[in-house]
Amino acid sequence: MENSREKVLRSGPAPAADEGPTAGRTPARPRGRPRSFDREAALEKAVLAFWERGYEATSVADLTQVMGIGAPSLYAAFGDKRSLFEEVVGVYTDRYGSFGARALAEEPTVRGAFQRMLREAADLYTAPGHPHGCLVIHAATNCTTPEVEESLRVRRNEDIAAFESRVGAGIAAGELPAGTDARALARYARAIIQGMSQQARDGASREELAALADMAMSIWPRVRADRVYAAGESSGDVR
Amino acid sequence: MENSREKVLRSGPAPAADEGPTAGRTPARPRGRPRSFDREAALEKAVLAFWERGYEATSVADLTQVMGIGAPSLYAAFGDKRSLFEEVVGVYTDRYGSFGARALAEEPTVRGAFQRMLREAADLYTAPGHPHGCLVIHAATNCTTPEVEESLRVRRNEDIAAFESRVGAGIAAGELPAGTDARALARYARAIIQGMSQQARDGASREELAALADMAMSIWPRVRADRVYAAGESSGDVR
DNA sequence: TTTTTTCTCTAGCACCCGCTATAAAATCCA
DNA sequence: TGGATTTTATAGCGGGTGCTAGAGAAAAAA
Repeated sequence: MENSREKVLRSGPAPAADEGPTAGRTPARPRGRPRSFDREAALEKAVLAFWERGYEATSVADLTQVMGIGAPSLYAAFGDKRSLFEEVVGVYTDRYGSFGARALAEEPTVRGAFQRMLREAADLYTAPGHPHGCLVIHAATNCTTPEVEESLRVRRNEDIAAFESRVGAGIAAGELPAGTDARALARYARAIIQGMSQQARDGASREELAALADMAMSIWPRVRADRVYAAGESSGDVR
Repeated sequence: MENSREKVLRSGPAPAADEGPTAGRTPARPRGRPRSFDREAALEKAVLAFWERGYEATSVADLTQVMGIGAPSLYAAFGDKRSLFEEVVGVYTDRYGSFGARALAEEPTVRGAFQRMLREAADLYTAPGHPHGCLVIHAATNCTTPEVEESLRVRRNEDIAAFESRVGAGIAAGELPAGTDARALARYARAIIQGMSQQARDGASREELAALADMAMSIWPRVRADRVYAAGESSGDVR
């Protein structure tokens, strides 16, 4: 009687399946009454709601309202509130929260990677059309469900580890002095992002966050390689 | 019937009054049955509870348990949950959260002030005996009561303004270059503190936060005056 | 002692929470 | 058409929320 809702929770809208397990001619439309709402559109609404108010403060009644569906439909399509939130975190990460990983992977220099990351954070955290700040940083604070709070905490600490790994690669590549404290530099960059997210929630503008980011980057050691890839940036307002 | 609980909520424990308004010999002990608990001790317990779990996630049942009193006693002594929280924020600020203002007021140089502030933040945010991180930063996030969330937001933005004011004074005193962006530098320092608080909540150690703080201070411009007052500090791990 | 004042305890209010039983509606297959 | 299957809307469950009425208990005042 506990996990009687294991129905695979198929993801696409009903008439859009590609091919069924049986080799019939019909495009394998599901058997019963089709779903009357767009699952992905409803999920996107849930992303915005959780992003805005966090996990606990967003009630199921709030969710059914913004998603435009009834509670039984929500539970049939997404499981309980917690698994909906986990799916929301995945969608958020894919659609909004991956700018950091992309910068780390795509930029050829450590400095360029973090410079781009901070500037894109200033853009995303103050962009119109969605809540300000970062869902991963804020949506599960002060949470009475410890597992939910812990899941985002794990993600945040994984981010710091990824920062440290990239800094270490930069040291190995000779972009940073051999004595550089990769751990501290990773925590430093992460602190800047966390502070930017908080200040975005508190009303800071894109320009204010961009100035903050530039100032934070002025700590970064400059070596020859930076001149090649990052020639056009300003060096901050101090000094 | 709305505000029938305007009883002045006297603060001291019952038998400790100093002198009454009437010039009688007796030490002006209050009339009825004396309170059976120490109001300040109970308030300190409430500080720790709100600090740990935040405003919403701390229920009145939680409060009555850790404070060791019944709900009617709590409401008689502190008003409703929201006014108790406001009093808690005041106690927190006085007892724990004033290290920043003290550093700004007492240190002779801007650089010394922020250096001390960040180092003391690393200590406080990871100290044993109380929750990690900063109550003002975390206790009212994702709050369904907008006034509570707003009250701490105002405090945070006032802190940024105080930072900016101190930086401006440093510029005027010639400690910082005339072209320094005081607003951005204030937001930068505040972001470091917010990031340190978040990472303390996520499990960072005092040493990790101290290394983060030292790295953050390596951005700070050095001028002649710094040598006088802050001669013994390390200059960070990078470069 | 008696009265007055105040606090404490028990119990419970109205409301909101996450979640679901039930039955009607909408589709497919035979 | 007639099941079979799945989703939908209505309604409501048990439990937790902030908060309080009412009665009794402990002190000072008369």
